[in-house]
Amino acid sequence: MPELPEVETTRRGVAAQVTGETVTDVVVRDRRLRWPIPEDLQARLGGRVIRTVDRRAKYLLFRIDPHTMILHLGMSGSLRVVPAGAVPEPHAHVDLGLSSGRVLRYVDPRRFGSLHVSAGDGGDHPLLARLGPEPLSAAFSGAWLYQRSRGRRQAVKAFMMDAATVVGIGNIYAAEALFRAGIHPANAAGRVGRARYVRLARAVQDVLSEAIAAGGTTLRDFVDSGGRPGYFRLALSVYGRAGQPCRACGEALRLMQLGQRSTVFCPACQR
DNA sequence: AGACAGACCTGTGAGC
DNA sequence: TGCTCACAGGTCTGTC
Repeated sequence: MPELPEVETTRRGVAAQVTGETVTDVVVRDRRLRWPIPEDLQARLGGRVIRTVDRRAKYLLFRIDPHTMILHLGMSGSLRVVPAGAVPEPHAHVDLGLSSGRVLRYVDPRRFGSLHVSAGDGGDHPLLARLGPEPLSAAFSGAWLYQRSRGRRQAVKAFMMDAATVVGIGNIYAAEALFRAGIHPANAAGRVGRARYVRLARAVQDVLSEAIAAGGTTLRDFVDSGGRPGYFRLALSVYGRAGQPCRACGEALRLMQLGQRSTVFCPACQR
C-alpha cells in the first residue's frame, strides 16, 4: 500500500498523537509478519516514553528511550490511534496501550509489514544500513542519478524503484515521475542523459511533495492515523489510467510489464 | 556487481 | 449466487 507520501502522512498523524506518551502495555495478537515480531516487545517498550516518531525510507522509527521500534507497513499495513477498548478488527496484530488511555494499533491484512526493535537509533540495523538518499533531501539530485546509473542496462523505472538508488519510490510515484519528466520507463538507466536525470529528480521531488500535501494516495484502503483517505489519486496522471487519454496530449496511455510490475505510460509524451 | 525471478500473504474485482 | 483467476501500493533472498 504505502509509498513514501503515505508513510509520511501516517508518521505525521501518529507523531501528533503519541509523542510524549508512555507505553503502558503491549498486546500482540499475531506475531507472523514478514519476520516474527520479537517476543520481548513488552519487556523492552513497557513503561517507556515515546520521544519522537521519525521516518527513514518507508520505515517508521519510534524513539522509545534507549530503543527504536522499526515499523514497516508493507503492502497493506496501517497505523491508527483508537480509543481504549476499541474492538480489534481482523488483522489488528499489535496494540501499544498508551498512558492517555488510547491505543496505537497496527493492522496489516497481508502481513508483508515488519516490526523490529533495535538498541540505539536503529541506524546500524541491517534493514536500514544500505539505503540510498531520501528523495526530499539535498543528497538526492539529478547528478547523483546520472552518476549511479552509468553502465546500467536495467530499465530506468526499476532503477528508480531500487532503494539503493533513492528510497521511498514505489510503483505509483515511479510511473508518475517518469511521466512528468517525459522519460519512457523502459529506457536503459545507463542511457538516460544528465539533463534528463535533472528533470527526473525534480519531478520526483515535486510529485512526492504534492502527494504528501494531499495526504497520500488512497487506491483502495490507505487511511491515515485518523482513518481518513488521501486525495492524491485525483491527481495521478498515468498510474491506474491505462487505455485512457493522456491529460497532456490525448494519446491513449499504454500498459506494459517491467520488472514484474504493471507500468502505465504515454507513448507520445515519454521517449 | 548487476539483473532477474521467486517468495511471502490476504482481499478484491472481473469473468464465467 | 458462487467459483476461479489475476492482480495489488513492497522488498528480501536466491540464482544466473
